[in-house]
Amino acid sequence: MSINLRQLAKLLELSPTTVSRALAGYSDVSNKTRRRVKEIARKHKYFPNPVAQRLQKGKTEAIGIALSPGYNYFKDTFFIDLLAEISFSLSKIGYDLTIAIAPDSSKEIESLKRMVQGKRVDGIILTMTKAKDNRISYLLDQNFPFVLYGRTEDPRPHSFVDMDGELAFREACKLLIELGHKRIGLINGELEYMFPKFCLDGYKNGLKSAGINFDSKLVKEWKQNDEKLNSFQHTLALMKLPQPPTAILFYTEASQGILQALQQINLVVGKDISLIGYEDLDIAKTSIPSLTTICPPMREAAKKLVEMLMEKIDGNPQDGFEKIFKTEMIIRQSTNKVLTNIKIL
Amino acid sequence: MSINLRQLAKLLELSPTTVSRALAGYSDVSNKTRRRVKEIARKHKYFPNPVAQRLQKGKTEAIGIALSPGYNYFKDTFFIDLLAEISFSLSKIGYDLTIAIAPDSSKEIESLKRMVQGKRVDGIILTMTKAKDNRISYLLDQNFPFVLYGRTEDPRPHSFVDMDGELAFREACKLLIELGHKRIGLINGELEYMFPKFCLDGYKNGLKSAGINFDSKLVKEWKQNDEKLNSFQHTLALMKLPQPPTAILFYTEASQGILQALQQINLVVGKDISLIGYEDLDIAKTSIPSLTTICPPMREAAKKLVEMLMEKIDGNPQDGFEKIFKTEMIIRQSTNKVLTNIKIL
DNA sequence: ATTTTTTTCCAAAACGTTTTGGGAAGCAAT
DNA sequence: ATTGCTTCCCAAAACGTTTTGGAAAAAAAT
Repeated sequence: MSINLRQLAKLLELSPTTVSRALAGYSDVSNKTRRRVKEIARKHKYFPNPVAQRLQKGKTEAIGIALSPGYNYFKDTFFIDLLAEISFSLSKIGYDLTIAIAPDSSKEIESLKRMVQGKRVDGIILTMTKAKDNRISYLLDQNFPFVLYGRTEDPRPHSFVDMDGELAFREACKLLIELGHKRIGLINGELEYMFPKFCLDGYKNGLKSAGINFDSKLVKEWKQNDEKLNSFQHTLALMKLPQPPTAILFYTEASQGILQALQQINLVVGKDISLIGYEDLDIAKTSIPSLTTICPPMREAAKKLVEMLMEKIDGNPQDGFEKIFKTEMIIRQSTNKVLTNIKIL
Repeated sequence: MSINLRQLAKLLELSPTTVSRALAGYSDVSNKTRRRVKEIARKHKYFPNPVAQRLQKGKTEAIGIALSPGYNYFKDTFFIDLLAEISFSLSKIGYDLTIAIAPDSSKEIESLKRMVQGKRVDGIILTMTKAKDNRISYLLDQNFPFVLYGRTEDPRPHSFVDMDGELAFREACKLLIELGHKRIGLINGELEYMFPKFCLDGYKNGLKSAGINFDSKLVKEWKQNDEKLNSFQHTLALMKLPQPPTAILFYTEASQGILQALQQINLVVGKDISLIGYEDLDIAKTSIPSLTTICPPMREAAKKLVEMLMEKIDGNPQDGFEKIFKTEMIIRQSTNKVLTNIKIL
């Protein structure tokens, strides 16, 4: 039903070599022949078989992204945006995006092995990185090309892209302090992951540079799959403190619980309490009042991720490259005043 | 660095044929030889190159799922569950899952073509089906194996899996009516898509069998990317009617806007008004009060989807198979009374 | 001891490309 | 008329498997 190179060559009364090279744009085929080849190829809907190309080139022309469904990030829209942009970048260079979702986190390495040992992809993108991350150790041990979205503490050289969480939370703190807040709560992610560590650092540094003492009672750690330690309970706990916070920093995905908790104790967001969320999700825009957020440049990050992975695949696998993106603040109604020098919507 | 079949055969002083067949479990190789082959293969970490296998077998051993990032469903967690289960089912039979995300909906066909004409996958899964869906027409025209998650009006035989939205919304209606509700609002999806049509039918049939007249003022259509027609505005509009509803049916993903609107006009959910959402998202469980939902069996659907696609790929491409799953009601706090015969959490 | 059957193995072809290493023709320079 | 350049083309090998169609050896049957 579908024509192949040999048949096309026979049709053209040329060798497969010439047809292949004509289509690939080599200069050792005359323009006249090339035009003829291209026309007939189009007419007969010839498309080179990617599997054969891959075998010959020794590349799969696919990259993998390994995921665990249990993670909270995975229920997140930010992640979809990342995926969409990666997919788009890859399709432009003829690559496929293969996703491997382990049934649970204990099967993550197995899922990686399938891709690596099975030579199913040329490179891998990893998200939700931990300080000690056995997936990363595995890939480094195997010397397999990969790029992280996020950082890790493994000292061996490797490539990664990340958002500057320290800066983001430091500046969010600074903004709140300039608005007059002195007690600022933080509902953070699990410190096992790398990103919340940086956020905590930024929070602490923000307080310190304003001369405010760090109070561990104002920091909560949000645990996945734990009904006691969700954002709703954390918010209630924070507000029940003898000296409750007048502002809270958090991840936007947790906003529902926070808003419901505040509502339950009759606090008006943007008046009685200020909120800043990390990630500019739709929920932040449509919420009433709308939420001030820290907006990470996901599209740029995704592009860079693909770019770096390609370098890794083609180039020297020893090197490590890194890129840390600055985030942007988007001031909305959940913080009462507006500062200059910041994007306003 | 990594051994291939020929090298392994040389090591074993056997022909590649025998090694291949030993590993594949053919009976024309002695058990003694098979054991020896398997051991050495394991010791030298031999894994057959899937690209070579694919070329020889004439299959890509990958299936594709085509998506557009603009869709609202795509920002949905249900979708991730579906993806995870599909990925898992596929990995068990050695298949990869390739995702192709078109940058916008105008590029959807292009993205499909890349997979179909480029022979990058053996079959395709489509979601978010429309009554008239040019993606489906394209695949049928090309006679390419695919299975829909959702239905369409194209009369040509094809395979699909779907939830019984008519039944789901009819039963939700029935439950509310039994609780004493007479005016029931519906915040539906866009009728361009197939699923909301069935939901509307179910809603109408539910009313009819209780002898309640359909009132079009109680039905709203939720539009993607339209600030005027979001669930918040729709809820306010419904409640401002001369005769407002005492209960609302909706998609759980829209719950935030609905809850905020009700809160703004000081209505207590589960007392002043009852709510039932379609999809049992986390948000329904953690919301205060928790939300009664219609729970579609996503895992089963995903499994069936893969199973049917495999039949389609291997078998007779003329036939169409279909499977419509029944949903389940999960009663929580947003509906005031509890009925027998229904699962209670 | 011969024939038949079963067991165990393998050479060669095939899947559809791209790359390598020329070769023939045409033209210009000697 | 020979030599040297270009220009244009191609045969053969290679990528790493699986399948096909035997063939040799061993075992069983005659």
